Amino acid sequence: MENLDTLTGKYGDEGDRLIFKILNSGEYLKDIRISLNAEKPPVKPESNTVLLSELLHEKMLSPLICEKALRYDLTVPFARFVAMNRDKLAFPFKRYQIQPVWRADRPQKGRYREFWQCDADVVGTSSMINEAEFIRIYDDVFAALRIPVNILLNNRKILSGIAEVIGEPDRLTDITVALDKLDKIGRDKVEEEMLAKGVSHQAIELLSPLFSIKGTNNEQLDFLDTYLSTSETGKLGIAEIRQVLAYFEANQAKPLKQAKLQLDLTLARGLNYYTGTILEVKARDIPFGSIGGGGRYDNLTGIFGLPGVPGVGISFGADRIYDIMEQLKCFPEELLGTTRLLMINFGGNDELAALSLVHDLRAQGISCELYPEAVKIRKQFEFAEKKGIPYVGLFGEDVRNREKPMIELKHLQSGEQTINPIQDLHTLLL
RNA sequence: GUGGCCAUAGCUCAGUUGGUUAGAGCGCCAGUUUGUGGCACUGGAGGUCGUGGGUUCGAGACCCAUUGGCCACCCCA
Repeated sequence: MENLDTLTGKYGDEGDRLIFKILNSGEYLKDIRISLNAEKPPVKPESNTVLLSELLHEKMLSPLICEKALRYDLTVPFARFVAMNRDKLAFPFKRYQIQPVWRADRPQKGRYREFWQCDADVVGTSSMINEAEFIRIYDDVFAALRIPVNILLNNRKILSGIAEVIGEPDRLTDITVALDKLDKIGRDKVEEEMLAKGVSHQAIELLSPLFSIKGTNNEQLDFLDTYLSTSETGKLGIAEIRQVLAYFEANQAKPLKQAKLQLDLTLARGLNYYTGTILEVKARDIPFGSIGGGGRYDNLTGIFGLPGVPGVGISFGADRIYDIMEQLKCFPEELLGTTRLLMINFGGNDELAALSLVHDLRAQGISCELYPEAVKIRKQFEFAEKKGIPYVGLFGEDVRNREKPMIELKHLQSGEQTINPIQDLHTLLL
C-alpha cells in the first residue's frame, strides 16, 4: 500500500483511473464542507457552505461511495471461498495461504498497516486432533527458525463459562478484554476497567479465585472443574482443552521440540468468530506482540450461507517473525551474500569474453556476476568487498588467450591471487 | 480512534537567550596507486533547515496551520 500521491500522475490518465483509491478510515467527513450552490464553488471556504457531516451521517454515506475493502485477515475470505466452492471440495478440507492483509491502524514498531499472514486451516471437522496438529506445526516451524516460543492456549467456551458462573453472561467481551490485560496492567486496573464497563461488584468478587490461579495446566483445569461445575458450556470447554493436551501427554515419545504449551485463562483474543480453542504464540523472553494466533470457529461459513461447518486454523505474522529473527540475529551471515565470484569488466573484447564465461559458469551452478560497466578497477573491487563477494576474477587477454585458457582469481579475504585454468574454477570456488 | 514526541547534507545527528557565509561523523566523488579492495592521508561536491503563512530590523530557532514520521494507549499478526 502506498500513499495516493506517490502513485498518481505516473501511469497516464488511464492508469490514474485504474488505481484503487482507499477512503480515509475514521471520521473522514469531519472537516469536509460542500457548497450549497452547486453551480459555482464558494469564493471563501466558509461562505455558503455546510459541513457534509451535518447533511449526511458517515454511516449513510459510506455505502454510497464505498463498496470494496482490503482483506483484514485470511480466515474470513477463506470461509467465503469454502462456502462458494462447497460442491467442489472434499471435507475435511485443508489449505494454506500466504498473502498480505491490511489494518487501518496507526503503524508503529511491530505494527504494520500492511503485513503478511501465513494461514493454515481445516474446515469440516470438530476433532481436537486438528488443534494438536496445528500446535505441532507451530512447534516445527519455530524450532526450524530457531525462535523459542510459548504457545498460549485457552478456550472461548471456558471464558463463556466464567461469564455465566459470575452472573454476567452478556458481558463476555468486556470481561475477557479486561482479563486479557491482567499481566500488563495488574489486577486492580483490570477490576477498575470491568467496573467501568458495568460489571457488578459481586461478579468481580466471584472472579477473584481466577486472579490467583497458578500451577500446571492440569492443576488449573482441576480448579476449573469445580469453579465451572454449574456451566455446561464451561465444562465443554474444559473437556476440549483436556482432549487437546491429551494428544501430547499420550504421545510422550514425541514431545514438542521446543515450544512450551501453556494454558492461559486470561488469553481472550479479539476476533469475534472464535467459538472454541484459541491460540497465541509469543517469542519467549522478548517483550513483543504476538507472532502467531489462531483458533476454532464453529460457524464462520454460516454467514456465507453454509452453516454447520466447523473449522480451526492458525496464522503466522510473517513481518513480526522477521523482526524477531533480526533481533535474535537468526539470519546467518552467509545467506546475505549469494554471489561467489565477481568478474572484473575491462570493456570491449574483454567484457564480451567475461560475459561469455559468466554464462558458462552459471550453467555449472556457480553463482557469479560481471560488473556491468567498465569503470575503474578500484571501484569494482570495492563493490566486491562491500557485497562480501569472496572471489574476484580477472579475465584479460593475456591469460585467456593462452594455449590453455586461464583466469586470474583473487581471494579477497586472504589477498591471495593465482592464475588457474578456467576448467578448475568450479572446484576452486566451492 | 486517544495522547505525547519529532522533522537540519545520502544516513545519524549538533546548532547557545532569535544575530555574519548553517556544522560534525559516516557515506559519496577525486587523488596518493592510469589492471587490484580493506588501512591511512590529502582535497572536493552536496542543504530554498518538511511545506505554507505570521511575529521581527533580522527566524533553522518563536507563533499558527498543514504534511510526513516515531512512540504509547486501544487493539492485534
